[in-house]
Amino acid sequence: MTRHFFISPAAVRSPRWQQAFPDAQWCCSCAELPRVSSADLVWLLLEPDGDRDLYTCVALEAPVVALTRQENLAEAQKVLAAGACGYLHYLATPAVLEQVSQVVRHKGLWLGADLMRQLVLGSAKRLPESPSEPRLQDLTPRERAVADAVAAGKTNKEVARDLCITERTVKAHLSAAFEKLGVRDRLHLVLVLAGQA
Amino acid sequence: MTRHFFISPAAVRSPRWQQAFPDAQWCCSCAELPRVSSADLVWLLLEPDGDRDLYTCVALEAPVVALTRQENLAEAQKVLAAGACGYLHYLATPAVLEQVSQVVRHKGLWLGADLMRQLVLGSAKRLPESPSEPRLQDLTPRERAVADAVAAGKTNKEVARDLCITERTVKAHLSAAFEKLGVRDRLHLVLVLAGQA
DNA sequence: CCTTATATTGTCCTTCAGTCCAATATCCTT
DNA sequence: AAGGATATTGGACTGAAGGACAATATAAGG
Repeated sequence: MTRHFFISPAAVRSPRWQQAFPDAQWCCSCAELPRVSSADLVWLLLEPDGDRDLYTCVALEAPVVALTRQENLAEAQKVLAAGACGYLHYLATPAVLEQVSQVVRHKGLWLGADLMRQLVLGSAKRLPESPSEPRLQDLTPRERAVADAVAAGKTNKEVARDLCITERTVKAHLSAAFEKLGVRDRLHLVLVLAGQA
Repeated sequence: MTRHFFISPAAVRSPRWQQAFPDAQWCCSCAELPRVSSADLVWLLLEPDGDRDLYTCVALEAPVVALTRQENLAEAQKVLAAGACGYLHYLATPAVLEQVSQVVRHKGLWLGADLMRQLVLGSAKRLPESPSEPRLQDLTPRERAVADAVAAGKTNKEVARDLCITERTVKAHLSAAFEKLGVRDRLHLVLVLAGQA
């Protein structure tokens, strides 16, 4: 039986993870992981400064799937080169998570569909070495989660389903995010987030 | 200027390689390679017992694209994990080779479309050549102009002012663009356009 | 000359997005 | 305990977005 381990700050745990794998275990760092085998599966939320965790995880026997806040080609390249077996958005649906699990357990590689599209269309987004975005750190975990989902093209209703909250709450977080990021609507928010990656 | 180096036995040199890159250089082993930089590109034909060459090549500064005689998921996983930037059939068309070159030189990762499909579906099942491949080329000039403006974060009213047409006309072009690109709203259109850039 | 594609604009309608006015509960820090 | 930040939700409201019907004009091509 495959055991699932999720490594992430408690604030960003998607309810979908538990929906997909009710028996999954959580921890805030890969240092807290018990002894894992190749039959297990480690899900690692990628952090801006989480390279240490990434390389520690891929050194374990268990396959590692990287979860990102925003799918990005360069990041995908990094995690795959590091030895991860999967790379997808951290707000993926339980169905997708389950599918990723199947693929990885069968020695497959998984990339998010959007990233696939970028690859097959031969478009590699250039990375202008953006220095730092101070404003993005001002967002609370929930605001950031909503913003990430919106940046993935979700409607407020869909985001509400994803995060298991009402559409009204989504609007509240979004309005706060707009204010903090200094953007006027969701489209400009997408442009800002796209510039980050 | 990017230099292209092909590593393969002389017997299997595809004429397509030379068609794509007339100035490319050939050698039978990566040991014969001159000093390469990150601006160069190394094309390595995978051999049944050529793992040594693979790992030697990826240790160089230049990006490496693996050419296979038969596309295979496990092999793709191996070469990507080894650090290669691309994996495709060695009889790919010159156009594809050129495209791969572009992608890799822009820090991209390349996998063959069929392999992509396998990864997405998590099985070896093959799709019947998706009939409608949304392309920006299908857009008329005006539709493209409206789409570009929208991708810049403009509202319909602003786009109308920019293009000196009524807001109603903007909507007409946008609806047509949505249909052609297979997207449901302006936000997904932005994501598509951002992927093209 | 006629067909087709493109460009343009119209009205009506429904749904979505975003803001304004709130309120309640939890967690953490002082 | 008190205060502050965060998370959550409600109702009402305005404006934008997008589709469902249209129609007209013009240029290119057979």
